[in-house]
Amino acid sequence: MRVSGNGVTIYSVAERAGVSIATVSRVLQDSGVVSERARRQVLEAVEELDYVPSGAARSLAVRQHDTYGLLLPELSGPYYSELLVGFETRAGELGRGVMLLLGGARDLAKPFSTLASRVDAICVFGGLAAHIGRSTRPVVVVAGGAPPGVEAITAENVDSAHELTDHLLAHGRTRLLFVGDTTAAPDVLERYEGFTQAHEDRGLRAAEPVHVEFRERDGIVVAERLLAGDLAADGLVCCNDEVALAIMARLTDAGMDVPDDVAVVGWDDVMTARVRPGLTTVRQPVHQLGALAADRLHELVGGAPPRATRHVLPTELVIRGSCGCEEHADRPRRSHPQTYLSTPPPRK
Amino acid sequence: MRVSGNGVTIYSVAERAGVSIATVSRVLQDSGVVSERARRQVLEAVEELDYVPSGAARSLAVRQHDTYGLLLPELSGPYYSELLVGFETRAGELGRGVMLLLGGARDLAKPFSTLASRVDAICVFGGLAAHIGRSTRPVVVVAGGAPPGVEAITAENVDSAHELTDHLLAHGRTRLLFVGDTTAAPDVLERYEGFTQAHEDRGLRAAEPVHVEFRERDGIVVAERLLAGDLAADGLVCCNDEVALAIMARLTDAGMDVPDDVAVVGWDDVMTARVRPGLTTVRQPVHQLGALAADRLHELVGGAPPRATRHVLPTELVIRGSCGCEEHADRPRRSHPQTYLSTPPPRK
DNA sequence: CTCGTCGTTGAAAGCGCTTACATGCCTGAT
DNA sequence: ATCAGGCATGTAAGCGCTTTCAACGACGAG
Repeated sequence: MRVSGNGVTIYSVAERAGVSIATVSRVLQDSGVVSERARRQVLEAVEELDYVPSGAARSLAVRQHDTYGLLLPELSGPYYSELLVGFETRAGELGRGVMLLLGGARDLAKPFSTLASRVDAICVFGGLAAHIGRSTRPVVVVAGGAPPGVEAITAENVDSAHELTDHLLAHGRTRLLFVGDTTAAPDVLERYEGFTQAHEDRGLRAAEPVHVEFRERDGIVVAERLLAGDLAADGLVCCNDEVALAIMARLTDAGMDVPDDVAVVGWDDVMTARVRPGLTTVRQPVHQLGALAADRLHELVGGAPPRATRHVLPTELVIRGSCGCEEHADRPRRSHPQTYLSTPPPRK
Repeated sequence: MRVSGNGVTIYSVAERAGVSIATVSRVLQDSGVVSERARRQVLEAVEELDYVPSGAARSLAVRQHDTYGLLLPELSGPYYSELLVGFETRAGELGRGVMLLLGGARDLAKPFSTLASRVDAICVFGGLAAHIGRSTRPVVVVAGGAPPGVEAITAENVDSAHELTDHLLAHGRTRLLFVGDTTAAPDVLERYEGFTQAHEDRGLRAAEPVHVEFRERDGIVVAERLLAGDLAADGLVCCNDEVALAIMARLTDAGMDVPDDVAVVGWDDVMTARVRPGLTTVRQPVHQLGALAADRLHELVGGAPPRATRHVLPTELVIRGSCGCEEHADRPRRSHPQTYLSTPPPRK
């Protein structure tokens, strides 16, 4: 079964152009000197023969794939997409391709090592860091902790969580719940730490985290439990905006008021869709996280030593109305508090 | 600059294991017969040396990359992500990797041919079909039309658009506007066709399309124009849910009622976030679209001839409340009896 | 007229793997 | 004891490219 390619190789091109394969390679890679005449003939032959070089052969010869791998757990919601876009964009600028591997439910062992054999370096999402193994390739872990010797990039978590939690406590909320699976990702655990610390600093005791996944439906479930009285709280610190938004929507639907009955805050600020009240959240530089990861991989492949300390990107607390703060006047609340997907009106 | 890999090759492994490279290859590929003893020794050597095979060398030898390419314009919103996930998942099941290329603003010519040199086949998103060129690799175009000889997969558009439009017309809406850039993607053009036909079938004349892009902010702009009186309509057929939702939100924010003042319907049904009123939309099998694309690529690479006719996947009209229909009662609207935190509902 | 230079080109040696094909060994049948 | 046959393994020929190094022709200087 002869498959990829049309059988046209650098040899066919060379023959057709009446030059050697070395010359063909030179014009194609734009390396070395080539006479104008030879160049034109080669280009012509390439055109006529529909020549598509074999990336594999080139990679083998230069011993480099010019491709970086990216391992993500999934792609639901804007967070991962944003990360991926940041990564792909920067990789593209560096002239590198990207191979994507999605965690899903499947066993990652084989897919991961296959990936490793096809790329020069790999960016692994925090929660999946366990899959790294003794990867021979340079690796950077993004949004999470890494084993010693492996570089890690992450957004600040503990302090932001502390600040966010304290903000809620300062609002007089006393029964705060942390919504997110602390075992799923190191990031979430760190946020819970900040959550706990903020409580302790005020001589309070933080409740155990409510373990849920990142997606919207998981938020719904929490809302239902709240409504059912299974859970009680006057403030919810959610692991991401999707969950926060879902909870808010469900709660509001059921007639509860956010933030009057319960404050809800999230994380990421990647939901371009805004709601009323605006969601107070921690803005993370997600795109930048991905771009930086690609950058670091590039340097590691270039021979740079891995950084010993985690690269922590700053985050920003974005106060809107869902925490109980007075929302900015140019975002009027409706008389019938109801949740909509929307964007703040234009500031004029 | 020696980069990827740790210098361990199949030769090192063979030497360490005391066998020939052929045997090493056999156990690694699990092909041919190998004695239990040899297998164990090879595996051991692999482990000890941290051997990572060179994908490039393998690809060159077998003359196949075992990788498919995917060219998408961007990754905003759930549509592309869903497509990507469908594609990646199926490719993974087929034991193939995926290389992703995002259109972005950059010039695709070089990135595309680089991609072509690294994969066995490419899936191209409809709007980007122009980039195909005379690609030597098998190609399938997804969500759009393809040049002759190139296979295409798409969701049904014309009929669904007809049905959706007619539904609005049947509601007595007479001043319908089609919101979407008909020049951006073949899919959108087809939907506008259905829109036009539905009008003609009732002896009406369809308005010119309102050209906007797919994203939320583009929807906002349309809403603003509507509010400013720059545009007038009692029904909006939007090219996707994001735009529809954004319009709805902005309009509602400004005090207009959907659907009473203006009906708004969308496309895709990929917004998991629900709003009130529920968005009437056309559900597309996006995940399946991606999966099918991967499947087809696989067959094409396997030597199957490209299908001459477009593969059209059925869609489904999902009626909710935004078109003016009475909404289904499976989720209580705000005016319904409400549940409070302090009062657990009777069930259970 | 000879020689050194420069600009251009080609020959050839890998890169690390797969895979016929050949080889050698052991077994059971003769 | 001999030999066919099967199993396990090794040998070696590529796969299509990059890149070093040598060679070549033309040309100006000595």
